[in-house]
Amino acid sequence: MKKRATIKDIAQIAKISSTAVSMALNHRPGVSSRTREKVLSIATELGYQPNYAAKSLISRQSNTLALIVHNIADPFYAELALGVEGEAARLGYSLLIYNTGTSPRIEERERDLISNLRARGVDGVILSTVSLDDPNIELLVEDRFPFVLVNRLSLDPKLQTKMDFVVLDNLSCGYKGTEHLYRMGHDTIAVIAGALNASTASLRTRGSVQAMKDLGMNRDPKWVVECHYIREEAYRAAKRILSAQNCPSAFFAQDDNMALGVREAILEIDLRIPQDISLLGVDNTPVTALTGIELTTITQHIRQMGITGAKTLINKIEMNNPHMVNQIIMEPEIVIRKSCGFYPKGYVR
Amino acid sequence: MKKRATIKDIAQIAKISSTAVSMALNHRPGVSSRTREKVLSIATELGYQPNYAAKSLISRQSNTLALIVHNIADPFYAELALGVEGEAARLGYSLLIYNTGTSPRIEERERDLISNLRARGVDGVILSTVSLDDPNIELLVEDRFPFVLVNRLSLDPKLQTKMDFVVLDNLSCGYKGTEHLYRMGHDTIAVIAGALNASTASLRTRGSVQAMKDLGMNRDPKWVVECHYIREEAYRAAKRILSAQNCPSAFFAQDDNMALGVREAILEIDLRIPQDISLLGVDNTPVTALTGIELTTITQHIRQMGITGAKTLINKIEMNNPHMVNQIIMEPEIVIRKSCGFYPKGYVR
DNA sequence: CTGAAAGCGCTTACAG
DNA sequence: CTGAAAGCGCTTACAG
Repeated sequence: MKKRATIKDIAQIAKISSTAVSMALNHRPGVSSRTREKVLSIATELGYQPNYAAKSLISRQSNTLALIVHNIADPFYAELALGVEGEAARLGYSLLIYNTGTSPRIEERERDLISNLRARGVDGVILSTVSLDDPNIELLVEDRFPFVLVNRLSLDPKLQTKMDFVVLDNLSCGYKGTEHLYRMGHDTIAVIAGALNASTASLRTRGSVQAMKDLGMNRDPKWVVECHYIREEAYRAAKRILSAQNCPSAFFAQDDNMALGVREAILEIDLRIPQDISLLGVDNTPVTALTGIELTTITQHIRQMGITGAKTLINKIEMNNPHMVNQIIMEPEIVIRKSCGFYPKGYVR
Repeated sequence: MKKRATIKDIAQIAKISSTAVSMALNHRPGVSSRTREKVLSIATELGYQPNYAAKSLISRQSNTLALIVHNIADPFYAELALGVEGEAARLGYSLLIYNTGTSPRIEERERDLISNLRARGVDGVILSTVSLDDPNIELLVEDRFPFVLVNRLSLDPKLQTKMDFVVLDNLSCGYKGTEHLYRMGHDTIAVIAGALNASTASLRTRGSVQAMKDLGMNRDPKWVVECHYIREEAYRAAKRILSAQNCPSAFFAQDDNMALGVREAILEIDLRIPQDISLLGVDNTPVTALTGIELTTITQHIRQMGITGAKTLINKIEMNNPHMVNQIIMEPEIVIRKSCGFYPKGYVR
């Protein structure tokens, strides 16, 4: 690779000190406009680019952020990453992506990734995969390493006031979804839950249960099954449920991906959606809008979550004020399509 | 943020020189096992992490790669990124993601991103969005900056022997797809082309035209329309085509995303797939497998392309042999589902 | 306005 | 085996 010009090269050509060159390049006052111009013209001629490592070494910052996701190929995380990257770029930061994958020891994997990215001198990290009692968070707050939780949060009581986060109101999400199904005429519904060690699934489930109680719906623990946000698991769970006695008339899947698994199970035994079985998802991923899918779902403004997360993190990094915490909770909205019945004029009850 | 221990701190505690500490930490020979152990134990006690910027400054490498995509939320690019990130991580590299977006001045945007990432001291870049005569590539080869083209390539003749790439055999993709449609009984087909300034679309189109010629199919320039890989454009083009006289009986969309746009147009006027109109896509994105979609499509092993791209790039970086070029061409395969008719026992003709 | 010196945290010849 | 010195490319007080 061609080797790059340094400040010294410029100094030599301009016959001045490298101090002067540095100051000119950084538009500091205290340089005559004559030398400044000379420096600048030599710099562009040489295609001078400051050495990033050297600058980082001095400034103690890298202007790079990291984002940890389960799987960047998952539409939810991809959309999140798009938001984060865009906002980061706008504010002068680059974005490193890390996938935890679906290893069983996810927390260890996460720990290794965090330690890797910290070793790399990243300025801050956005975590979207933490578990309810994630041990890695405590370390970050102890060390005052800038981070923000997006999507999932920790419920560790002693950390409550020390984490920045931007999440959906998942309790409300579970409640509203269940209520919607109730008003469409369903009295017993199956909840296809995500990973219950994630705040998203845990809270959505709690919201559902609360709504069932409030509305006097039938409740039976066997109709809520943990499927870890994995489509295949949701498919199998749905098959099982559909073949049971008195099976529920509606499924509330805690994300669209699992809803698609449930959908396959329903269609496979020639049941119709929504005439025979209703189906509700969460996320409003693009696929749900397709003709023939038309899944009713609960919106998260995923990209906006990414943007807000990035903004919050950068703010935290640059303010360097450890005593200020941003906790942002976004409101879920139902997008009514056809999978729960379609009554444009209102609800059934 | 808590400040981190340095080599000096360790030296002070161990009462030895920082040279010795450095050598011990790096497992260099020429250090007594006694001091080595002392150093190592102090290091772990202090949670010592070497300063990355300082190391980079000396080693002149950052162990980070960059990937430029149009939009990380597009399933194709997301899958590609997954492959790249995984392989990069396996080989000790981190991955920076850059989105060009869909700005009209894409080449300028790309140029800015490249210059940004080079300034950041990235070790190499994977480009997946280059145009046929992309001016940015020449700069990279001139400067011997490590890069590999994935998905799209340049057709600039004087660069042909100087670029590493991993791409689909797009000519064959266009040819095979068209041939498949012909054998399913179609004599005139519409080609919903991607951006014709991309090698993918250009070559697929050329392949299609060649097949039409070879097979004696009807040809009419008005049935090939450039839709820039944008679903909405494909939708509009399909609407227009479907309302024309003697409209083709099949659509060959050059990616699944556009195929989905065509699908909406077809279904909207109550035509059936494949009974009335056949539809063929490219990419085999997950959505195409869903019941009710079941799109016949041409597979790219996208993740594998990402993996191979990363491997090739890292190889190039570490071998530092500018005279060796890797050009990898992957074979397309048709995945037969239901959108072109479904004849498990063979073709119509 | 300009430059010599020190330093960021590390590594690498080079003496001892 | 161990350490003092120089240096990676830059910036930041500090003198002049």
